[in-house]
Amino acid sequence: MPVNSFDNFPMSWKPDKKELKRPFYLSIASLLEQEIMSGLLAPGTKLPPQRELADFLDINFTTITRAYRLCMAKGLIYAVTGSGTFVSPNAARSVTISADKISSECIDLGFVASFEQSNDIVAETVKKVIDKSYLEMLLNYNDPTGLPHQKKAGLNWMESFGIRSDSECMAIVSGSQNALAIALVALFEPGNRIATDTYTYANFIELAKMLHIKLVPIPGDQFGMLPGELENQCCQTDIHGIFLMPSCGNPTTIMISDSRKQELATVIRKHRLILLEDDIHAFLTAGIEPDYKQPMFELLPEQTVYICGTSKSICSGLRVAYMVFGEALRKKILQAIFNINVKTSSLDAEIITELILSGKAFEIVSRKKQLAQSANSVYEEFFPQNSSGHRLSFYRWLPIQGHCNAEKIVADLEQAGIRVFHSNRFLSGHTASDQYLRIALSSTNSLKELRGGLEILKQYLS
Amino acid sequence: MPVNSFDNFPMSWKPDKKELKRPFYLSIASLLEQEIMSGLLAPGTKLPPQRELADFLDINFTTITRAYRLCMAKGLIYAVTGSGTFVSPNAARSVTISADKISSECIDLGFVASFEQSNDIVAETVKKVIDKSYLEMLLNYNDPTGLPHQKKAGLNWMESFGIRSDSECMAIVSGSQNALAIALVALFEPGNRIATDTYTYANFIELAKMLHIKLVPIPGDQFGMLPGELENQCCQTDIHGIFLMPSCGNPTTIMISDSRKQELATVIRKHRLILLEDDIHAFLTAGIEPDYKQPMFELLPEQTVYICGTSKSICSGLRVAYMVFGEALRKKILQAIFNINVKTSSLDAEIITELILSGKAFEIVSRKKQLAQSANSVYEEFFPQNSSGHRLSFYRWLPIQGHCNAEKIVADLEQAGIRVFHSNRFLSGHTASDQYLRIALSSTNSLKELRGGLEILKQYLS
DNA sequence: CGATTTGTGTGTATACATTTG
DNA sequence: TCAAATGTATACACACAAATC
Repeated sequence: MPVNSFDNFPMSWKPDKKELKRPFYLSIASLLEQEIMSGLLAPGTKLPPQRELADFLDINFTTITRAYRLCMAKGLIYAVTGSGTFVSPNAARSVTISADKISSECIDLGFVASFEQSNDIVAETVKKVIDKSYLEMLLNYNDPTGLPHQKKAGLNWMESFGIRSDSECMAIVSGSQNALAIALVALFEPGNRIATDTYTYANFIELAKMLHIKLVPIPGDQFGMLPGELENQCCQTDIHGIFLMPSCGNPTTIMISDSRKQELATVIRKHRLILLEDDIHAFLTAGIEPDYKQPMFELLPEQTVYICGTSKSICSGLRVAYMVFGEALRKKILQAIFNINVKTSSLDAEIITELILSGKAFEIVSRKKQLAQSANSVYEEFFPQNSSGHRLSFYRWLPIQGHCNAEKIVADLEQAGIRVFHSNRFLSGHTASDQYLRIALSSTNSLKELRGGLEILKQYLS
Repeated sequence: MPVNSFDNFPMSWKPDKKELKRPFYLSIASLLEQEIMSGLLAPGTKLPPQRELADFLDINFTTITRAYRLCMAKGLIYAVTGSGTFVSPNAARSVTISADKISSECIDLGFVASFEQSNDIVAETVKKVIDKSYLEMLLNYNDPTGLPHQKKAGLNWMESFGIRSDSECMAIVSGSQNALAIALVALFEPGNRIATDTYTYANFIELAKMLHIKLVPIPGDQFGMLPGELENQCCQTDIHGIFLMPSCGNPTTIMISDSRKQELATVIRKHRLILLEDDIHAFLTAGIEPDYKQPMFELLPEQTVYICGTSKSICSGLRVAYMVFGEALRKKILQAIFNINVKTSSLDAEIITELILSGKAFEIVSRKKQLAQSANSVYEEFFPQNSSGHRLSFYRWLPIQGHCNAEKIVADLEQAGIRVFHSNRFLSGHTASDQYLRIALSSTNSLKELRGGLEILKQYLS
């Protein structure tokens, strides 16, 4: 993080006193916004302390607090008590990851797709579904949270991951991301705080930012988030929720150990946090990893929203995820589902249902696991030292050293023909000591292409 | 609206001084919340003025302002400068309308479905789509805003309503409601204000409430919202956007006249409002109503989000809507789409596309129009006096008199065997002088059932 | 129509918490 | 370990705006 070298020198930003109109705080905020958006104030720049700027402008310092707060709400700046106020690293740009606009020239090791090679099985099943006698029943407004047999199939599917619930406390929604959006809108207010891993799912970061929900990064180790650190933060500030991907963290590939789950659950219970458990990788972990016992939902059923998307495990194009939640959260979540989606396509849900009931879903999962295994083996040919982390993950987390500028690394690699994402993109806070790259293994059309991409990467890093 | 009769008497709410802990404003807010949620303070009750309560508690009155503001943000109370602060009519309950949980004993004249009788045509087309050679292309993460040919078909569809745009400035999303959620999250901040008709789409009211966006009701006449009133409100407070359904307002069935559109556009342009144009009823109006010229998007292409859902016109179960927007809004909207949906099911979009390209969509529309015409004729047999309003609307707006209690009317009618919605449910503000019922004509399985429902209604009202 | 009531917006004073050195 | 630097939270004073009578 670039630190302003004029620390005790003339202030890094001196707004023109003449430009200052009443109300002061609005005027100051918009001057600052212009300055940042135009690039005159670079990311990482330390802004003048509130009292200093106030002295300079000859107003009360809490008026500056207010101006800064406005810019903070827009994500332009961030503040650390004791240290100062800084321009955000991502002030001008956004870090959302989507499959849109990938230059076809590039090998994509950035966006994590889902080994789409198994979609022929899905295509077959689609044909079966449309031959059903009740096809027309799938085309109306009814059953906004899913048809009863679809919900039952979903519960059935999740039972193999250790989930026990009933149709009343679950809903079918349009994908994991959609489920997260629903949960955030339903259960949190602007200004609320949610604890996350230091490195977390980039789209969750963006979603929270859009909804003005603050993320509080909590340090972790190889077994996941540290309960002590979570406890500390909960005591220090008012934290309302926590976001975890216990089966395989994105981007770190960390699986939370069972004993760690227990410890975290204790803290979460004590502070009555709402747990958002994104278990999109359950299919790679439950029944496979020896230490796996159960999802955290089973430890905290009353205060958890369990989200089980089928995009990675079954089919990415059919937008289906299951949400399971405690009775106490039910009303608000259903409300939010009606307000954001009205309903999820019954046709998509029916295809997923048929895949599950016919056993084809397991076939797909097993094929994807094989593909993942092969891809991971290839990866390990190139980067053998990186032994920790999930063995079947669709992506890997590669520590890099010596290269200081994140933007440059990514741009260089794109020039060289591969797309990857730098760890900065996954930072929920502002501290970045180490550097990593997230390497997607599931988006190339063949192992050969993957090999080609990794070759380029290895060459660049050496 | 019930007015507290103790106006100049002991205050309607006297919090216990001993219960007051620091921080005062939080303590006061939570006491008030408990009181309201437990029903001890009834909806409509006037709360003590800020100064009076402050005197009583012996603290500064702006601390009361803050406590009240917190409850206001939660929708528990509302305030009118000069008049006082009141408990919200809907403090405890929500007004979202969905197809969930309709007692099968009841004839549904509440939820507006879409004459689902035409879904056999859709079912046929589904079969055609799955025989396509490129079915597998519909099952992956690609093209999150729609495949190029799907977007082209959408533009083609909207051209008949008068929309001219290009693929870059449009996106396929998961239904109109989803489009509204995306637009609100993308383009507005918590605390922003949006102008709406006095009576407006109930789910939009809820959505705005959930996102802490304030609605400002603007009076209208038979030709739509009054430009002068809009102008007034814009000058008085800081308004950021406006929500309109020009082709056929929900619930009022008002079609905004072309000259009114021009006048409103002038005000909207002057104050740089973002226009959210929900044109779900375009298919009932464009090319049919003699006065119809064009959507408002064409008058204000740079500052409008045009939303064209296919749920009412083509098929309700396939969750597809088109969003068209100005270049300036593009980046933020795409961002929000990725964050809320990732993508919309390409399969659903493909079916809608095929329906449009094959001409079946027009067939469906024409069938739905016939059904709407028949249903409206039946309605007019029962309620002939109600001549104004859209001739083909899927619902009607029935003025009622003499019956004072909204909850009772609705409960009575449910008892009698029909579900309807009272105008209070559609109030964007708090003023309710007249009373209406919205009567859905499109949700019964037959005209006979509709007739049965209207019979019950007429009997009750006479 | 002008005084009064009542809510809103803006700037300020003060106590406090966290980080850094 | 403590003091200085720095941001945060809370309460207050005052000018203003809108509605009411």
